[in-house]
Amino acid sequence: MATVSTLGYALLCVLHRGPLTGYDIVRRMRRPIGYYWTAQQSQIYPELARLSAAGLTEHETDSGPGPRQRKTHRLTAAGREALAEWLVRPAVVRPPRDETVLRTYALAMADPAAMREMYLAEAATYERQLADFTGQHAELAARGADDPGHPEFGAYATLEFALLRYPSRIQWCRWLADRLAQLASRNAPP
Amino acid sequence: MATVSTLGYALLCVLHRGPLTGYDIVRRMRRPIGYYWTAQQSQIYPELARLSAAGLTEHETDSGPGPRQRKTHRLTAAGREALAEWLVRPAVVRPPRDETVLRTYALAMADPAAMREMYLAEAATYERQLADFTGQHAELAARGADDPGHPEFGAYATLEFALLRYPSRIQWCRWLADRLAQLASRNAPP
DNA sequence: CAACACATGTAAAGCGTTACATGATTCT
DNA sequence: AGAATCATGTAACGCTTTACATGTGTTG
Repeated sequence: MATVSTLGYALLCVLHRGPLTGYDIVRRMRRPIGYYWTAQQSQIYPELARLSAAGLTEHETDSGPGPRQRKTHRLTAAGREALAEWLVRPAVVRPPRDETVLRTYALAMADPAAMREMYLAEAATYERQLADFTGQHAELAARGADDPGHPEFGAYATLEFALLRYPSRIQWCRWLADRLAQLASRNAPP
Repeated sequence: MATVSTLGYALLCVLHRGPLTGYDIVRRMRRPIGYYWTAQQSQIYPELARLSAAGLTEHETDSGPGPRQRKTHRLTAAGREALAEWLVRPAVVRPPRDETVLRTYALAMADPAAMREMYLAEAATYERQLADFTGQHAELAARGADDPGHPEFGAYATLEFALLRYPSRIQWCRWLADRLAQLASRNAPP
């Protein structure tokens, strides 16, 4: 049996609520899944073919618009089983890659005032995203997705995570901006 | 002028406090830099050659142990300049990849009791790491690195970030474990 | 004398991004 | 008539991981 990549499991996750076309999946990989896993269209189509070959998904074809046939993909029983088994396996921890924190390590080499602006700009960006998350979270809660038995509880729980994570990131950016202001005023007193 | 990859800048960051051999850099890419950026040895040696070709680093060679000569790398003036310029550029936001949050999206397909164990195991792992970070953070603070003017303030600030981020992750894992316990008891009442 | 730390490199394969390619239907 | 949306794929390139390859000096 062919081993399934994490991307493959990501597609099984996207399909867990019901059948979708490849094009639908490309869009669903944005919100909220795109907040913690992304894939380009050019990765998705070949992976769907691999899942199908492994018997984890199947598809109906019908003649949609355009030069090729439209395919509607759905999980097979084997696909649901593989997904259920993967979900409870201990997660493989991947090395995190965070450019901003990397920069912070060498912050002593930067101009304090310019570096301060960088952190403030980032805080503003995260603030805007947080507002978006808050809205989505409230929408799901209004639909009853805050109940663990609700089919959308999973999506709700991922947003709950974002609502915990983003404020601490913003707080950290502002803390650093404060420290850098302190440093700048110390180096160039009035 | 050749463009420098993020890996290249990561190596410039590692070298910002002083000269190191490739082997030293491999080790420094673990703690604390490895918490937000990693690279394998097989990536590091070719990248050092590229940086050297671009004039951003230079090296002295001496005959160390083993079949090849040991090289001690250091930043050039151009390297320091390139690093300083990069540090204040707005960071390229990379798509985050978090397997655990991805799994959470499809949590409805999993066995609640087994899924609960997965979250508790993860919380325990993060708890252990947090204890390690707390120790390193305290050590740096004792050396005065909590002052923005201290040369190790950058390393201190990255640990400060971990100390904000990890508790919220642990809290979220425990919250999910609680919800899943609720669900399991509801589906199988006494 | 065996294991480990020091030290530098190459090769192959997989993963991910950007760009290319095609064409029908629907909306403005 | 032109733009946007629906729809599926391929090609080329770059980044990352895993594995291979070599050999000395130090410590138990």
